[in-house]
Amino acid sequence: MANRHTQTCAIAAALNILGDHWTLLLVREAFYGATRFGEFQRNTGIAKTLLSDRLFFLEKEGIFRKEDVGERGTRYAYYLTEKGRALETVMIALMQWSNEYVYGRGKEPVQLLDRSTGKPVPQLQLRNRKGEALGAMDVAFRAGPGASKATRRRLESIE
Amino acid sequence: MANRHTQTCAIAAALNILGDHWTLLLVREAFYGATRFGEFQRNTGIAKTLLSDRLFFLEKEGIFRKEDVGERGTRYAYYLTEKGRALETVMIALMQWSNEYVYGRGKEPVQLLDRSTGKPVPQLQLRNRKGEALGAMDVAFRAGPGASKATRRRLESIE
DNA sequence: CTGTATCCTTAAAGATACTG
DNA sequence: CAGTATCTTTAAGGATACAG
Repeated sequence: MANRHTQTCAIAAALNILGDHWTLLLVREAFYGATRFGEFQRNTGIAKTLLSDRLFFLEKEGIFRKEDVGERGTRYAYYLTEKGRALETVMIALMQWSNEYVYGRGKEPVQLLDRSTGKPVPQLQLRNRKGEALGAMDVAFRAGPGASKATRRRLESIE
Repeated sequence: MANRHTQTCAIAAALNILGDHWTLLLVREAFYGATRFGEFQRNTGIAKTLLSDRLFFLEKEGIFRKEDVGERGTRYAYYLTEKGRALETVMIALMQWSNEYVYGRGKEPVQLLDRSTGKPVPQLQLRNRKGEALGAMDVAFRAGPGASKATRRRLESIE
């Protein structure tokens, strides 16, 4: 990234944390079970300097938690925090979109299965409180308590 | 991005399309209703050269569709395609994560409301075929038909 | 194994000016 | 309004060597 986004916007804020070349791949690895520096490096191909940077940053952001596993503090493990695990919906949404629209049916690199039944996990679906599916046009975006003037103006101009 | 990712991976493939500084902000604008070059520019602050590049690329990728709206092909509108609209779950997942973990309750810049009832949209939730909620550890990642040898090996080593 | 310190190269971001 | 052409700057990515 050249600069950070300065807009008061949930997407922009998320991009400031997750929106670089490698971060989501590191999060993916963590979901796959990686915990060690070397695992992250081998499984993604990221340079060591970058990996060091990213892990430090992501720990600072509260997405990873670093834990000693060696005798003299020479071995470490990185675990997702609750904030990190909460990225599951983001990960799954990206995987499902990519499987369906980039690779296409029958060419998915990774399938998502319900561990207890072995059956595919259905597409993520936005639902209302009654459990009814919501379509793209059923969702309204309204300025929240933390909205800036610009955001408020932007959202009120929608329709 | 310096390079494209070369791994056979749904996340990596998605990042090759969406993973730059601006793209998801442009998609956000489209969901908010923007269709014109100038709207995208003003509402995001992106440079015109970049915007031109991105719109061209995203049209090539089948996420936006460009349509003439002027008399002599001098005015255009950009609409999300089905592939683009399918990014809704990605967008919503990012917004909900950011609202909850970056801004925090009561400080959300944007609220998501069910248009027909005006009530907040519940968190996206992964469910199995019976509609039961799935937790982070209930999902298994298995190599699919399009998996590379490396992916297959990686996934089989998980547990 | 888990990093840090340097250095170098590339390309992404963006300002400015111009066009139909 | 909707771009394109150029040029400059900056920073991100990554190779290499070294260290506890």
